[in-house]
Amino acid sequence: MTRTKARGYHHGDLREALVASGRKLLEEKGIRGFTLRECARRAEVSHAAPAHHFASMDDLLAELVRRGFAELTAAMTAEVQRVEDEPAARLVGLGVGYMAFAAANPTLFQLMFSREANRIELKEGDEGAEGVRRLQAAVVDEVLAHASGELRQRAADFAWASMHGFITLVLEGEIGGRDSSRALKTRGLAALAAMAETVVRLARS
Amino acid sequence: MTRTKARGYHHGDLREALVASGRKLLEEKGIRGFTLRECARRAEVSHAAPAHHFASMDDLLAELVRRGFAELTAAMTAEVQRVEDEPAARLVGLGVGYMAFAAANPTLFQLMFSREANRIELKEGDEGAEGVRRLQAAVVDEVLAHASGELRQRAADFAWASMHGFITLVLEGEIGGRDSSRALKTRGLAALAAMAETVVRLARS
DNA sequence: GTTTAATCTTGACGATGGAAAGAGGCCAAA
DNA sequence: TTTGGCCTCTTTCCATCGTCAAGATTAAAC
Repeated sequence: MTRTKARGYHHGDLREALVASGRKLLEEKGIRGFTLRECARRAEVSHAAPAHHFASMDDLLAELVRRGFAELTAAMTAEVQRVEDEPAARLVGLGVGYMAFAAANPTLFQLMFSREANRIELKEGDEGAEGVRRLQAAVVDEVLAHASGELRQRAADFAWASMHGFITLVLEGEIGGRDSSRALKTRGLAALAAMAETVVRLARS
Repeated sequence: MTRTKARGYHHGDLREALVASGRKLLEEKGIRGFTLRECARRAEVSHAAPAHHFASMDDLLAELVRRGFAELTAAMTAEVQRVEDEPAARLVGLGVGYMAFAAANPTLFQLMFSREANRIELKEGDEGAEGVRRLQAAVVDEVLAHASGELRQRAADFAWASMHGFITLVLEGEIGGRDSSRALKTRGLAALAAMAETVVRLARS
């Protein structure tokens, strides 16, 4: 951000610049419109320069996905920590953080959850969505502390599935049409409330 | 399928051949590995031949998506009609048909629900997921016949979201890991049961 | 049977991802 | 401070891609 021009032969921090321009490009042009050469162009560097920082285009995409998961986990954590109320409300907060990230980074979010269809393989040691899963399981367990492992798994499955499905359908315009704005928030909160109630109900069965 | 070789200058039914090879290719190579030239190659036709049947590669992809939605609707309808039981069971059946199609056509399914991220625009008059929505709303209304419009919408949102989210996470390996086979069916049915129960409970509130 | 229109092929263009080889500059060891 | 090595970046090249234009071939219409 600070450096503007008058750089020498070396860029200085090309790796970060590529990540930044790549992320913007992804949202601008979509998954299939993403181009390594355009990333290089925006970083004001020759088209072959990225090769010294990323083995391939898919390698850069994998890095974007990796950082996306880290951010998503952070967003959920922040939102949960703001809620000191009962566990059910914390479950809703979890979903709010999840949906807020997805709404702010729609294309990246879709890429993060269509790695199979896009043949994007994470690097060894990359946790992927594991952080999300752990955080979610922890909050679900606040409600189902003394339940069986199977029940807790079912509740976690269900909680993740319903919030993931809702925001996905919203991003596609299947829920709420084109205006994914205010009218949507009420429907989203209603869906999260129904999800939380269901988890609570599972705890009582 | 019937014609094997010895075709003349004209193919006979290139449009259908491209749809067929395209669909296979999509599952084989993934969304970003999809190539118009490879489709043509598999149909044993020159690389420029598809242009006479599809204006562009995206046009062919849009056609695959269109047919996917038609098939998905048909699969759901067939599964629902097999269930004559109570509405809640029919709701589960709906989800079974949905998930069965997605499991059998994972890449196409992901493409159908990431059109925004992949910049795939349907043609004018193409209903997209409208058939799915209508069918789903009808079955949900069997449970919520005498409820308010807003409540029925919330229930429909929630039902679709939870079954869509579950199968999506399964296809990505986030639920059930690599073996999306038997152990998964029990978890999938559990999720669908929880969804149906929630809808029924909404009817009583 | 002739004309017309649709279908398919060939060839070309610009853009892409990637590989190879060389130029430029940083930095540590002398 | 000089020098040698290594990392970074550029240039050039290649195969492949989607798309376009022009011509060849055949089916269909008249």
